[in-house]
Amino acid sequence: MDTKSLCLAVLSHGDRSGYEIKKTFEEGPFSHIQEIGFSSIYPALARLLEEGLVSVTAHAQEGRPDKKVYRLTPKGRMALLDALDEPTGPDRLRSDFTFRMLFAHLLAPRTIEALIDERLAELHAKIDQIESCMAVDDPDPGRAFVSGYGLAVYRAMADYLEEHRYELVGASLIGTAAVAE
Amino acid sequence: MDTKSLCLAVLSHGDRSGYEIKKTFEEGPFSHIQEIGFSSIYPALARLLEEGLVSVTAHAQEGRPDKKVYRLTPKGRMALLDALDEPTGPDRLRSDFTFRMLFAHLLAPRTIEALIDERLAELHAKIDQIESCMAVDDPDPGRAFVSGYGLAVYRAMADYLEEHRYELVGASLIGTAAVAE
DNA sequence: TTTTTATATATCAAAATGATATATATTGTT
DNA sequence: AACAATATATATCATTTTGATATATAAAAA
Repeated sequence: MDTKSLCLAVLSHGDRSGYEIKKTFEEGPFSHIQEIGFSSIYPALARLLEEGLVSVTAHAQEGRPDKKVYRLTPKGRMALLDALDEPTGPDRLRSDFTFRMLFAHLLAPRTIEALIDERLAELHAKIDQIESCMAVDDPDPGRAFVSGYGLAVYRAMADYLEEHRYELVGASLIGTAAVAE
Repeated sequence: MDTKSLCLAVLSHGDRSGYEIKKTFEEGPFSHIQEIGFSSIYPALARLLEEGLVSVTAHAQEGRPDKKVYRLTPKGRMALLDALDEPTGPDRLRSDFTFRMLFAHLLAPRTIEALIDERLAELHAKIDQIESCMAVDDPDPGRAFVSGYGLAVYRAMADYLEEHRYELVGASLIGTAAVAE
């Protein structure tokens, strides 16, 4: 599941510019697959173009660079199908937050509190976003399934943090008290 | 939270070789931060050594390359503290599985079934691993918190898959039937 | 007996990331 | 009204990360 396949996937839902591909990855069910930045997208689109998997049309704009709208070619459609058939790798997480929680004993209780609040705000934002997008969007079974999956996961995370935050901060306070003695 | 910081973090729990660092990332609470491979670890250790954040001792072995055991230096300990103080980035997921579920309408029902079974097996393996490691390990509050967090997340994922899998496969079957007509 | 898994490090090409550059319209804030 | 911030739009570059591959043996499993 490289950036090229990810771009093909988004493009299968309709023609888009690189900028719009990024937006698609920030909203809706695509956000539960992976995040991608411009520095991944633009080189990927260039390679897709070279390989004939997408075509491009430039739309002139005032004050901005031309908007280059990409479209899947039949060959690109096949490539997406091929990508779907490849062996599925395991889910991979990368969590700055968990890293810090693991070293909670090295952080001030207030820092831990702030970190948890920050993460909770992130999670609630994601939950709200999915809820509003589930109400509006068409009921494609794949999308509904993935949105529901995301919702279940984010809720479980938020619930855990809300239920267990005081255990961690409490332990940290006890540790501080012991050191102070 | 680059590979260097991750290595410093593991090394703060005791001296280890590159090989052992990888094992630590496969077992226990470190596995909920991020996965890392040898091709990330070895270059990171080389750079840490250059920067004087770790020291190394070679242990001769028969039939294998020398085991190079790394140890945090005081400077390395400070670097870990600094890494902990840096701004916390958002959690990032990369899910081959979700990618495929989003395109369930392009997959055969049996393929979807197999994909879900596979993912469920992965999740149950992770759940079992955490449960056994929570029973054995020392009750460091950070570790306990992170293990509990991982457990909550993996259980939510497994529960969702078990509860909603038939909706997805069912929808896929209906789609197939409609095409067949 | 054979195959797989575990131990152990290393390199290389390819891909992904974060930072930065450029430029303007629109929206929000004081 | 002035100013700041956000949204639109693409691109490049150095650094970092990844996946594939090489090497070699002991131990465990089939």
